[in-house]
Amino acid sequence: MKYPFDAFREDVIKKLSSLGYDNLRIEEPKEEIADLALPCFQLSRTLKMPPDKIAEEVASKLEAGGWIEKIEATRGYVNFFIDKNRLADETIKLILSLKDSYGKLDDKNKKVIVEHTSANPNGPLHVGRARNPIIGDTMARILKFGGYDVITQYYVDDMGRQVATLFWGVKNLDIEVEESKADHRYVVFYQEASKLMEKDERVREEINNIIKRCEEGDRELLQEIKKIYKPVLEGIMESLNRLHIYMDEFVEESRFVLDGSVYEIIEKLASLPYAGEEGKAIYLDLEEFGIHGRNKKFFLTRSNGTSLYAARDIAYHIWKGNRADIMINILGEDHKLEAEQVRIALKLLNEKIPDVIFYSFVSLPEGRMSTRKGRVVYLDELIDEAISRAREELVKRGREENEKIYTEIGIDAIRYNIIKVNPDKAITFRWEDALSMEGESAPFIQYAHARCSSILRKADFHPLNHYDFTHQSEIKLIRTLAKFPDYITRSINSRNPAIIADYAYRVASDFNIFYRDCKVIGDDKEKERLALVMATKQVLKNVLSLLGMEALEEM
RNA sequence: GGGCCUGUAGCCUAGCGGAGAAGGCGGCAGCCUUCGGAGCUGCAGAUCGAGGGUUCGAAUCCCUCCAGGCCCGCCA
Repeated sequence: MKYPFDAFREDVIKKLSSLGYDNLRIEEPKEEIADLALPCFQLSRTLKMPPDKIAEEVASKLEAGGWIEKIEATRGYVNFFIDKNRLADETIKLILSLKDSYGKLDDKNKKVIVEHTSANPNGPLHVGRARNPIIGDTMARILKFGGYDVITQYYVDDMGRQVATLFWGVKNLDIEVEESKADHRYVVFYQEASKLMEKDERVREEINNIIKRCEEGDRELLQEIKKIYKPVLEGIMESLNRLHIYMDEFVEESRFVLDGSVYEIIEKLASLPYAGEEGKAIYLDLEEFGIHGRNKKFFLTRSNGTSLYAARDIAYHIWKGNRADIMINILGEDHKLEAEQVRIALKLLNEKIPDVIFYSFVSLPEGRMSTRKGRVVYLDELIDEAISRAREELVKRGREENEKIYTEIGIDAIRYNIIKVNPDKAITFRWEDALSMEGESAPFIQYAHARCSSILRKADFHPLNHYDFTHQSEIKLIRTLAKFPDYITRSINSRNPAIIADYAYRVASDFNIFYRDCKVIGDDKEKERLALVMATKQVLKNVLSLLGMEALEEM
């Protein structure tokens, strides 16, 4: 699919090429300035001419044409302007004909596995971890839209200390818990068992023994453990489903022990010159790969011969890499070192390397979230609170108390408020931010969509052969609608879903300005404007679906 | 001791080599005889953490320092 701005960019490149200027960096300035621009400062040295002279000369040699309406030289830049009439006409037609597919990019014929969440199934998700599934799910949606074949995966750590502790707790402790949701009920056993383990040597040994048996590949025990963690995992997924997050596949860590692949990989790594042994434990010395200090030793096995988590992670990535062209992992920043170690190991084995989106933590004003210290806000609490807050807002506005609507508004507010911040930025959780429903927020965007729907309900839309727009608020809106595919590309290339959240806001904001300036129903330009409203509604719907949010007809 | 990330107005954020640093919240002043006011307009508010450097050009790149987060276990 070639979109108007793509065609325009090609025309600009072609023009410059006709003068012998190839491979120059063309930039996209602020839209009030121009649509594309060529800065001439670097050419200044080779051509031995002042930049403004170069710009003037280039501009004078080029003629408008094709998608280019006008070429101007300004202060050392050659500015290119797109043919606005054609842009408006073609963009509107394109949106109205492509509908839900508008903005999609060509099929890449590449398979992507997005691994996200992968939380230990020992209790409910708290909001400190909620960033992970929201980033992962949104990125997966964007990649699909961008033409990739995407599968989402949850890597289930079914043989680590946390699950073993949970298992021990459930088997040995007798605790009455009223909670009906399994993740919330079982976490109490986990917490109790953790406490006991700290002060009771025997408990610790029993748990260690469970871990050891798992690592040795005790299928029966693993099955028993699965019976315990499964309901917890289902509880986690139930919470995620509330946020419109679904998972395609669950991959159990134990499979890489059971099928022996971890040990094959360890053997291969152990034969490398970087390998070493301490007792019987095998490690790689990563000094040469830029990892210094006391953590340069990357251990793959324990001295009892069993594999370590990171070794299994390597096996998992090799397995994944055989099933995908691109791997994208969503990980908390605390996993940076481990991810780097795994990356080096994969490289040494000549295997595919994953891209990782790291996110910073969500903490509370009092400090980092901790289930143990009771300093947590669970995702379910946040969701419940958001929904009840959305209901209040509806009541406040004298609207109908429709459960489907306020549930949707509450949920989407959470998703939006989390996704709009770049992943590498730490977030301090504050209820008023997490539940924000005005300004840069989900309801702002949904409201624009509901407004479009409301207008369209009141009038009959008939398509035209040609669309003509003149008001600057119309043009600004259309330009924003036309840039949708560019934002998809940017978001995918930079692996940053926050870019799409920002785009959604811009569309809604530009629509509000258009709405203020341009009367639709009853105006001379009603037919054109109805088409523009229709197109805006479509783009809002498409972008909302990328964010996992619902396009509401009313709210 | 070693390393990664972040620092932009009272608060939250965008921009990450190019053209008066862009939004939101909060504050102040306005906008309902127009299609939904979860909206819109205007005003005030920024030595882009500090100091050096590279460059025709630095919030953006490099170095040093300061502050905050995160990691450095034969845990996961």
